[in-house]
Amino acid sequence: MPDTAFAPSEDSHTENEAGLVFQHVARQRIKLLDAFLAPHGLTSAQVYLLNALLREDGRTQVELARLLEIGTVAVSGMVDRLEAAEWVERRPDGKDRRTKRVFLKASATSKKHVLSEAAAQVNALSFEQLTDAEVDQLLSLMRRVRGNLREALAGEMPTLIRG
Amino acid sequence: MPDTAFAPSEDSHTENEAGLVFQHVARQRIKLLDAFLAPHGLTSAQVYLLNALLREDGRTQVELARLLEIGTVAVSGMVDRLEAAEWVERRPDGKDRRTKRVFLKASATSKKHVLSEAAAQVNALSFEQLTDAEVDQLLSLMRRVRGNLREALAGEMPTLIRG
DNA sequence: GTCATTCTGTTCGCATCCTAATTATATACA
DNA sequence: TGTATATAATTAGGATGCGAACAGAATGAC
Repeated sequence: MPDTAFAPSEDSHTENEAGLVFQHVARQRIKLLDAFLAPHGLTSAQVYLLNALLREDGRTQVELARLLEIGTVAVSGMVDRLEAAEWVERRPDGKDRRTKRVFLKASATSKKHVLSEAAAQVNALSFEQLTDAEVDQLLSLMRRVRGNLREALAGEMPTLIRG
Repeated sequence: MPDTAFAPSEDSHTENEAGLVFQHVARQRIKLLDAFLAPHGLTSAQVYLLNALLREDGRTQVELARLLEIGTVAVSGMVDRLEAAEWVERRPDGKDRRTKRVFLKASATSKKHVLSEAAAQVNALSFEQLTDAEVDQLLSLMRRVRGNLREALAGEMPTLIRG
């Protein structure tokens, strides 16, 4: 028990509330982003994937999974839908016949401005009345928490399996 | 454009990265909590609902939806599964024949300690190497962001529909 | 070269969220 | 009273995530 701040206190509601706020922020950001993107026939999850390709096209599905921190199964399904909607296409890798590389089609590339605009608007709404310093602080702390969770999932999961 | 910190800069990756960190933290917390709860035959989402009932039993499904910030449809499905697994039961409300109140069964009440323990462990892992002051600051900023998003979803959605 | 292992992508089944539409009931108002 | 509106819960269908189990291909030990 290394931390005393979250040992069960008189109010066991505290631990629960802390968890809910992370859920709520993530889900409400998705909801808002989806609302901005719906007129363009896109969803927030699809845009995260497209943005990864806009930074560098022709990634493998494993690379996409690592960048988006989701499993390859989820990537497979999303690329299926994106391919059906003609936003991207799969092409075989010349060297490795297992891997398929995902490339943007012109319809997606032409939407680049729409995508960053929608993300910027969601950020602006999220961070209203927060100073730049507070936003920096929030993102910095969130990155540290993400790092902790990565470690926990890489290191503690085996303990759970073993124990 | 009230905020200059997230106006499209030279690096349009910035807006995207900010969004991803909220997604990742929320999803990894779910994953970790699910790992702790799996031996007990429960999921993280179910535990959020059970915790709401542990604080006050016999809530209506609309009340649960408001507390968890999800739709009544999602509550309906979750209560279906929780009821099938004998964790809770629906009982009619005496005064209003539309509403059904959800009550914990003994099997769930007896797990109270397990639930808060799992939440406390996820928090401890999430906030490792953060000072108490930093955790307070993070949660405070997250609550402000949640408030902003609530307003945005209540106020800006109509604009999207109208526009 | 051969065999065991690892890696990439997929299919399957499930849980959790959503929107839209439906049913049944309650409430407000003319 | 009677009708319009609002509310509680559900069904239907889709998107996004998961783990388990699989096939095909590459890689490493020998």
